[in-house]
Amino acid sequence: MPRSTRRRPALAHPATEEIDLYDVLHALADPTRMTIVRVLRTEPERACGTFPVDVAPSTLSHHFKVLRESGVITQREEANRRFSALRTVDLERRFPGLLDTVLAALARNEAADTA
Amino acid sequence: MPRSTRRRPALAHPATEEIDLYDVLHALADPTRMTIVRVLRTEPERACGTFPVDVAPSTLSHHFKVLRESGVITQREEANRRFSALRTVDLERRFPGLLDTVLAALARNEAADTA
DNA sequence: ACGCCTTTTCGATAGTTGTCGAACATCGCA
DNA sequence: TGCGATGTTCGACAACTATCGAAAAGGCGT
Repeated sequence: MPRSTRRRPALAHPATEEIDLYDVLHALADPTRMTIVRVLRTEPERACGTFPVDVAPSTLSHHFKVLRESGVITQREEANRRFSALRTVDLERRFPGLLDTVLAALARNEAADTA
Repeated sequence: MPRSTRRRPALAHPATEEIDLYDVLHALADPTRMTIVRVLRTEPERACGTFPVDVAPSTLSHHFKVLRESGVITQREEANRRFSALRTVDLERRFPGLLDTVLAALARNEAADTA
């Protein structure tokens, strides 16, 4: 019998209808977390430690928790890795167009920074 | 000679190109400020003290400052009143669709709260 | 069984934020 | 000139946040 499969406490994820706008806006109002979201936009999922952010592992863990509890990402455990994925479908159903618009705005924001 | 007209220090407003996405998201990630924005969406401008928010005057002043310095609203002085207006045109030019999308999301958010 | 890798949790800390009350500034008006 | 109305500024304060390092938990490979 495989001893893995559901041992650690289940990860908390809000249901789609429970995703709160203020939580989402707050989650996105941070450069480190926004970087995570931007990367996740281009890939279906990715392990936590592989993101191009320059913070301590414990800090990164904190940001993933904020993103997960706000409903922006899902996290799935596999072995000793934790994979994250954007909840694009859920977010689109809950707040249509929000993610796309914010990411487009992010591109504008960064274009201006380097101009 | 009218003794009014530009006596107090000019109010700080970021230029359109200087509006920062993180500042905007942070400004919108607060229910009191979001209420102000929602009301301002339906009227060209409005005096500070006339908003349906239940906080102390000093707190309200603080929120207006956050909204103004983030580039979400403009403030104009007239006599001893201060009128606020949404920077809809500037915001649309800087981050197309952002304000509309967030306000639509707000409607969804509140609809769910009361459901 | 042991060590390594990945990630979380804990404790601490410095900085930010929302809130208030009191005091101050400005203007219009009597 | 003084009063009242409108807002702001100034402390102060409690709550929250981003950050870190150290320690621990869980899984894999040798």
